Amino acid sequence: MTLQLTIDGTDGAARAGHIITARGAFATPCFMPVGTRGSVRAVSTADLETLGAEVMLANTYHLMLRPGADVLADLGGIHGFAAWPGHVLTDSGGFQVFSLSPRVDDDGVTFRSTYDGSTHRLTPASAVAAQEAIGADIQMVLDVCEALPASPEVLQLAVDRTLAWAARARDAHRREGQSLFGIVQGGTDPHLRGMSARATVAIGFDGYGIGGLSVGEPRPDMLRALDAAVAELPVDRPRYLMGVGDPVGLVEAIARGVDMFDCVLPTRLARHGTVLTSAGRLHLRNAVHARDDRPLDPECACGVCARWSRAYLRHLLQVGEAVAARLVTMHNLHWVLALVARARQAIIDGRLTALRTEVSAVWG
RNA sequence: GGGUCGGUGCCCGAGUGGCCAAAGGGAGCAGACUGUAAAUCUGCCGGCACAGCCUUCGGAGGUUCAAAUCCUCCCCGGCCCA
Repeated sequence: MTLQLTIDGTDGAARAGHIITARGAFATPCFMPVGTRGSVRAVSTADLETLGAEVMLANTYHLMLRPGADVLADLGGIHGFAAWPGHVLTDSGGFQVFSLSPRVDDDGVTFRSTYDGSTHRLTPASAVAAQEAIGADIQMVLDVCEALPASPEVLQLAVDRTLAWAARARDAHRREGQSLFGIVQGGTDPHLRGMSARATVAIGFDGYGIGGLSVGEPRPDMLRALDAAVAELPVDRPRYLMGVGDPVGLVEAIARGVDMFDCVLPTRLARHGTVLTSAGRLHLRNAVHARDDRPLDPECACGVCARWSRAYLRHLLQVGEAVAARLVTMHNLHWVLALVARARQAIIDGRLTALRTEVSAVWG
């Protein structure tokens, strides 16, 4: 195993710890901002460092098309290329199975490039090879992620293919210093989730992703499926709930023993003018903020809140200034990272229940 | 002074007898967004006692069953000629 999980404290099923890789260590639970194409939209890797993010997500599908995995390999991998000293986790392209509806067969996926329409093939082995070339610290197995609701047959097929592909990815994985995570599928069916988790663990990975959730299902269904999956996962391996990043989802999943998260929500909301605050969502474009001299969130310690007013940031947003996206993105990322950091501390202090109550009161 | 083209809802702009409260875009207003085809998408956007009625297409008259659309005069703007 090229990756270790150390536990610093627990509170119920929740755990706070560190993940140690060949690159170094990062604290968990953690939120990983999504830098699909090698950068989190609207902010630089320097900004990300300022924010204290320890892991950046990147996307295999997008990077293999532009600029090409081989380009990254030649230029020092994603770390050298993006001048990013932190960790990088790459998604395999499995989410694009969900979002781009490509042709899927038993051996892999055939995509049309969203950039120029050309045809590209991704298999479990080629996804591993691409992620090795990209230089990810943590790779994800190519999986089949279906939109919910889906029929039992569709979900079963997704689980079966994901498992078969996981085994092939495991065999293809060679490089030292790069970890590989399997992915649990199974929709909202607890039995299927449990079965998928057991079989994935049987193959054996450095950590386990839980995918195919937060794709349209009600939260109780998601949490039930999550419970069923986590119950089958080894305690000494990281658990990564893929694609969840709303405050309630984060805290509830952390309470159930999840260690890692990624989500485009905070950054996308920021670009669209929705601000995360201690009082809930704030629609910065709304006219009521036009003369509001207060910071985005009076309780926030970020550099944006320390300096600029709602009125000013709203104005920049309304007239389409590019910095508006950057500043609001930085605030939202800071806010989510701070929430997860609070959860981590709450676990160590044994006060996670109070935090869950607080978050659900504002966001539930 | 003569000629000519034009003046449309907050702005730009289509429409040139009825299907026009008037296309489309912008702005404005509200909402959505969860391993990023998202600086995107959706809804509202003259007024009201709202399946109807009222006011509106530079102004005033007129033709017509019916006018933003046709006619007359006037006002204003662009261009050309003096």
